Amino acid sequence: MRIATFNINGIKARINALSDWLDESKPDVALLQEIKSVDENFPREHFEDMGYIVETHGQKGFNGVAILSKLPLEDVTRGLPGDDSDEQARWIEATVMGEKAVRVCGLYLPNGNPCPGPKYDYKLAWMERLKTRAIALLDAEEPALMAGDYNVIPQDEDAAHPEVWQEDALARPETRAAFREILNLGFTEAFRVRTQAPGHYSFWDYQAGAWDRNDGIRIDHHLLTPQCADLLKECWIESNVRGREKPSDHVPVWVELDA
DNA sequence: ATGTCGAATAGGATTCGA
Repeated sequence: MRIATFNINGIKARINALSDWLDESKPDVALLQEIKSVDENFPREHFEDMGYIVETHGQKGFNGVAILSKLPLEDVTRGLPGDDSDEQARWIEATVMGEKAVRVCGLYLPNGNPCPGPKYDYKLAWMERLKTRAIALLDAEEPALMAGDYNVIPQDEDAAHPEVWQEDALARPETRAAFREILNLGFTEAFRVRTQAPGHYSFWDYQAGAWDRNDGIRIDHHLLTPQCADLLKECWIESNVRGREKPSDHVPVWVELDA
């Protein structure tokens, strides 16, 4: 089973690039972030015609997550538990029925800038709720994965110019500590256990020629429960996607599971 | 920090979010 997480930065603007990528790279499951669309306007039938089951959790204008899957999905749920007043669409879960069942959670963690401020407070509160959900996933003792745009640069080696990000919501000590707290519950960060070298990124800003200068950051991650980590075969970043026509500012990050 | 992009509103340029 091959699962990719991909922040597409708007389904309307990305429908051609996303379709070409699906045709070429053929994920079994694609976890999408920033669909920037309400559910009714997501081009569901277009992707169903390509052989995918489509589950969305959208909102008007911003955010929004979705799952495209060639394998059957069960028990789809929407929204991160823990705050009924939170109207931002940033979380979707489903159980993928491959050779083995895998619970997948697609997430779009708040950016948090400017920081300090209410947006940063919301980010940290959201990460606290994420931790609670993560504990429940661990307690289930089943293969599960939380993947998406974490908006977290875990360590200095995950940025081309870490000094620029020191005070940014993506890299502040409080952000990194909250991310580590979740990891240290017992999750495996799939890319980092396979590749220790610096210089691997998943996002390059549209501004200032960041892609051409390889001025990137690694903020899209797969966190695996122990039962899922036991199934991990490979993890890689499909960075060449950033150089295509009308690209997203993020690229797909993949795991292959023995499932 | 900012050499950009996407969406909403409004029916073109401006604002927000990233």
